[in-house]
Amino acid sequence: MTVSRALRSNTSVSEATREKIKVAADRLGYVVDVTAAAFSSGRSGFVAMTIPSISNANFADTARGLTEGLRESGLELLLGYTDYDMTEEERLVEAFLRRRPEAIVVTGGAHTARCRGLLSSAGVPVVETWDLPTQPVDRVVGFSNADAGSCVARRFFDQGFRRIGFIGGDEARDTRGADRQRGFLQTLETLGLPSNRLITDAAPPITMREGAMAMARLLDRWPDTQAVMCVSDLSAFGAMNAVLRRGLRVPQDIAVAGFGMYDLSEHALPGITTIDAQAHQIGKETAKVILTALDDPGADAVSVSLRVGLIVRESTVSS
Amino acid sequence: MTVSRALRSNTSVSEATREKIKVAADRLGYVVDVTAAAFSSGRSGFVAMTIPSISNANFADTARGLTEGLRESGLELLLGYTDYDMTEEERLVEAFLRRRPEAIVVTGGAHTARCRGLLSSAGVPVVETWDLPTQPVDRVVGFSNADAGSCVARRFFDQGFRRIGFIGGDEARDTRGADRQRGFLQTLETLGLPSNRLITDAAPPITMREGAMAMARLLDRWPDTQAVMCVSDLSAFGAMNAVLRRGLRVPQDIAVAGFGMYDLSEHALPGITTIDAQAHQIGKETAKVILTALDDPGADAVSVSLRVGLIVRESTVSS
DNA sequence: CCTAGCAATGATATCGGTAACATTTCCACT
DNA sequence: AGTGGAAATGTTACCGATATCATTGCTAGG
Repeated sequence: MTVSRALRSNTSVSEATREKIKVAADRLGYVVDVTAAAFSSGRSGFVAMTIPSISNANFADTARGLTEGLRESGLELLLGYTDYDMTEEERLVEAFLRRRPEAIVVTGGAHTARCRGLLSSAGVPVVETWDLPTQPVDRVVGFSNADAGSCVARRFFDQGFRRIGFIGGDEARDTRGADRQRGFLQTLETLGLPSNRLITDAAPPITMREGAMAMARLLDRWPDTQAVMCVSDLSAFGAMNAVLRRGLRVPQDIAVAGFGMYDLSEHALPGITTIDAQAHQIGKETAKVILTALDDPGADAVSVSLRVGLIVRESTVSS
Repeated sequence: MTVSRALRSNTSVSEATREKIKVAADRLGYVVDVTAAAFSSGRSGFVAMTIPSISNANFADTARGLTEGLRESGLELLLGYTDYDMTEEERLVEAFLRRRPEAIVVTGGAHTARCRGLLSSAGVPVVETWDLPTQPVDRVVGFSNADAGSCVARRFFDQGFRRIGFIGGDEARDTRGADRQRGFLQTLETLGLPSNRLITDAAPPITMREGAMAMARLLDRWPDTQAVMCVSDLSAFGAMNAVLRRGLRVPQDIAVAGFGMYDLSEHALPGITTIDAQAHQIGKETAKVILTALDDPGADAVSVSLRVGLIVRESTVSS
């Protein structure tokens, strides 16, 4: 028992004894079996997180922020990716719960009914991120995707654009992208503009290829389009290059905006106007929310709502 | 005991009983406690993997391939990020080993002495990836980074370039990048060309920003450079755009090549010549190697050596 | 009808820690 | 020296599955 206490530190063991134990452990090559410790204490020592895609820099940033935020408390992050598929998310959540995570983090507020049930009866803090669900399961750390779309639409309007389009993906799968689209289109309507220039039928993830193809179709159908928002920077990059390959100029002939503040949009030529969703900050805040919840299980569930920022670059403003 | 058997399937339980048990489990909301199962059986059910960076699409692809390859056998992947730091890798490996993984996958063949020790005495299959270490710890699934560099150098030479540079990072941290550089420079020397046009002092990861800054310095110092290989596609993209921003043309004034076959390099304008390192395939093969090793612990350690492919695009060939 | 032999099911010990409580040691202060 | 009280250490039961061996059920073939 003293050994157990000594190696977990901070409990009452005299320094002399602790030192002796550590030396002996080193000599014997003894390492604590976390499996047994987890079983015995009922604390697994990790947090589970599902994200839509492993190769999406935005979610990667959030995961990094979360890892960093959890590090000092000794919690590790177990990552799973859903491929933008709610059924897969359900499968993952179930697999995670078997491992008795200390907390579980999911992306967005849309889940299968069964998955909602699993989450709400999990008995551990649940954090939904990257969104502000109207009916959250438990905790939330996110931002309004609708605001993000709205923000770009207003900016386009203020710059004098009137024939405006949107490139996105299948609404059923990427609900956050769909929210951005909704906010964007509603704002166009509020401003008295038509909101029918949409290319949104591909399955997420909407990457460079889909962006390029969608822009080609959009230009074929509505050649007089002045400005287009894309659901992500990746698709914006693909779309922008599709414009450039046609010999058109960005932004003089068509302005393009994205979402997510990828490195790419900063370094592209021209630089791409985008929305900073504070991906890394979401991870950091999620870590705080989890640690607070674990610290005081009785506390009320808090929600953190972050504000998105518009980053204006050359792709929408001719210098 | 029958319940335990029934829920793990494939052991001898009558179908009728199994069905009854499953129904009862569903009704009661019973889910197996993997923590207890892991403790009891000594099998944790996951494979641990360290990669240098979470937001690197190459390693993400490998992780995805590995996840997919392990899925059907019920093994999950626990990922950790070393941030290109061997000390951090050592810390991670130690933390992973406490959790008794079924196998452990690391990136590259360079580790701290203590980390090598931990790995070789871990008692589980170890796979080093993305490299072909001369003294592997155990199994290897990789390719020759030197060949990748060499391949691009030869191509540059064949196209008639003679004043050739390389943009990379600190050799101590990204040893795979350093291998590519070595292969590249050695080939230049073999071909009788100078190999001194290097900008390689930034700390990994070498991304777009570092690529752009390095290219600016390279052009200042050696304005007559004809072709440059960058240690990754990201840096190649940054470097290429730095060239374009100066009003120079790619490839007519300067040819640029990268590494990694990112989506980016396909969709960039011009498209970027790159090396296909088969990141996803590495993951798939690693899964096979692990499953084989677990299946027959007595079998000899095998190594899988993949061949890299050169993808030629507009950034090195004027059409 | 009996029994060999296998399939299906059951009983028990066990994995290696930790929680909870019990006991001992140590020190300050009267 | 005696004593209260906290710090340090010790004892025991237990977490929930699985390994192993024991038992029961079932079927085929003589």
